[in-house]
Amino acid sequence: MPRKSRSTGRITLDDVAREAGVSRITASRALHGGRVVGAELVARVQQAADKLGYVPDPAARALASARSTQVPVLVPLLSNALFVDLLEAVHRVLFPAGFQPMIGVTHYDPAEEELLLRNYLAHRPAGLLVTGFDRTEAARQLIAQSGVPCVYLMETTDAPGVHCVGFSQLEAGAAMTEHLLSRGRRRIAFAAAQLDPRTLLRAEGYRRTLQKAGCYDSRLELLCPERSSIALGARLLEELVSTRPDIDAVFFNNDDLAQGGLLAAHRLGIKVPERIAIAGFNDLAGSDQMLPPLSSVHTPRAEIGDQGARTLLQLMSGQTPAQASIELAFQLVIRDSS
Amino acid sequence: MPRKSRSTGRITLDDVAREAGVSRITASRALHGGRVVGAELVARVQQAADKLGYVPDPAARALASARSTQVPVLVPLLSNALFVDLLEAVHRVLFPAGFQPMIGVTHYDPAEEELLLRNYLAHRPAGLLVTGFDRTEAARQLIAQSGVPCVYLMETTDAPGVHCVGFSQLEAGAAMTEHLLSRGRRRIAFAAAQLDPRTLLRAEGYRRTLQKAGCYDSRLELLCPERSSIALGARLLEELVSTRPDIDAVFFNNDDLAQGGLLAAHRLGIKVPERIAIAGFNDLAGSDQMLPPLSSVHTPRAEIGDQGARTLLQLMSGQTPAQASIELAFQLVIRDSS
DNA sequence: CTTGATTCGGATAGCGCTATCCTAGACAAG
DNA sequence: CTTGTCTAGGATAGCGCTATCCGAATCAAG
Repeated sequence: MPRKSRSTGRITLDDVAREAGVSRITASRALHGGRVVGAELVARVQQAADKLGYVPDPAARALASARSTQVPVLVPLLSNALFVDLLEAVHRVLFPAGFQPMIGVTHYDPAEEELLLRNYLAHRPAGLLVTGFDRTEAARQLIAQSGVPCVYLMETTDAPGVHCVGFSQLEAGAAMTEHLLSRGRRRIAFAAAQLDPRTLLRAEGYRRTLQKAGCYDSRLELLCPERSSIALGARLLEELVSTRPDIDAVFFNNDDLAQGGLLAAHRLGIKVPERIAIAGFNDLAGSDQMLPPLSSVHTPRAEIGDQGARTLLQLMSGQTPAQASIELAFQLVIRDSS
Repeated sequence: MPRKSRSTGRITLDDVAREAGVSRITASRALHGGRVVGAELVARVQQAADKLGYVPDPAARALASARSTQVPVLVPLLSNALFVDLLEAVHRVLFPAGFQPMIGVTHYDPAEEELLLRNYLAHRPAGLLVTGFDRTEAARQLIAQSGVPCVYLMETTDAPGVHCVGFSQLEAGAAMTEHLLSRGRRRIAFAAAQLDPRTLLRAEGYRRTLQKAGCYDSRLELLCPERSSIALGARLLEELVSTRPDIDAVFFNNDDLAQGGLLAAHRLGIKVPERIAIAGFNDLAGSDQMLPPLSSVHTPRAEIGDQGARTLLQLMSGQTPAQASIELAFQLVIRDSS
């Protein structure tokens, strides 16, 4: 039975039900389709809802059904365009499907991620998208115990029951290193910031490739825990040319570093690529405009966001995706800097 | 009376109350302080909550109190570092105060903003942060009728009852133009993309300043509705030097455009600042690393986020902020490109 | 015509909290 | 001692939905 209207101003499902001449629960089912309702009734309820301008209350739905439509998406940073592209793609899939992506920024800090997770999971989210596998044990357990469907982005694993979409960071690092070798470079430096697990995988790809070619020199590896930036890239290049004057290439771990390195080379009068080849990673905006245009690795972040969100949609609707782990292709973009 | 535990696995306020030996409502008040509770009881409830690992259910709170702890923050883009800085500052204020900022991206589209607003307002948010004043009439009414405290960011107005934090876009545009005049430039072009209201205000500042100096030439104004980017800046500079070869300065509306313009000037062999002075806007990352380092206007986006969030905190707690409209200072950052 | 399966609408009972009203006790003023 | 005014706890009643169980109606199979 519809209960007495308490006139809080808000239009409730009871109002719609009364208008359509059905019970509240039938109106609920007609609008959100939990169960089959006769076509004529559906139309009548729909019409009543439109007429009254009914907007369902997400809090009430979450409370009654123990599940909201929110989907936390945890990324390390917004200042790397990489993750902005990822988020845009996620939004384009989830929002039209009726879910609210909630952006959470972890600043590459597992403790901060755990705190965010604790907060977001209290909201009974419908699903969860997180970056990579590097997190606290407590965070891992929070995810597992919550029972919320979760898709891991950027990296892949074969661990059973883990749904992930990413690309091989190691192979991407190796591919660019091989390219530099193929251009005749032998003293290839590697400059990285941030030192998150994905950066370290790329470093490992670089290392193995040079070891195989017999060119590896650990003194050419510059791993710097600071935040990645154009200014840092400039500093790293200056440091490299002053301490290791015989290098003939620098592979920067992210395009902002590489852009800074390129600008520093200009300032120092170092010819690129004649004396030093420069390569970046991620193929960010502006790299094609540099002087000379910057060689880089184009990473499939938009596809990762897209496929990750689609996989999550399947999980949230109770389906089992065809594959648990989706590995996408990166692309070497060779321009004039190498 | 505490009701019978239904063992859904979740630890509820009833469990805490039972553990502490008080009623549910007293536990609620002890934890969230709606009313005064004896110090000893507060401690006992706190302890019980900690022991059981109690996490309040935001959906239930929202339903019962008709107000959640979510605060939608609507920004046009994430690909402009400006808004990322703003969001970081907002987060740093709101999150520790117990509120969840929810990032919404409007893509400079009033219709999209209205849709997001409709969605977010259904969640009974505690407050609202939006960018600028340019929105649909329906969106305006949604905000007004919701009764949710709202602070407007980036621009200011004297309209009564409107709380806003920003800086004078018009004066900022004028200040940089005056700087270029003071350097002896007379054929100063203005190149802008996106053409949102704030861009147009800056254009107006440029226009008025040149008119006052008797140097205004409408053919030097290049307003382009496309999205701002380094590549577009390069194109705009090329277009300017080919169609208006007598220009001696270009004022770009955003630093990404200016960076692109600077790179294009390099490619074309145009000396900066000797033949053409170049200036940007917003002082984004990397501008200080350009060749030559780029003159720009440093905009107080972090302060805007900070003060905007603080103002909202006051409004949400029922206080009236000292001033409805807060105008912050921008800063001319003159480097070698002008 | 019975039986069982299937369909589709409704009544009931909460989800986990807080708003609101109520009451018992303490204490100052009359 | 009465009265009024506080104070700090509790009981009650929902917030607006959906899960769950029920029952009437329909229909194919025996």
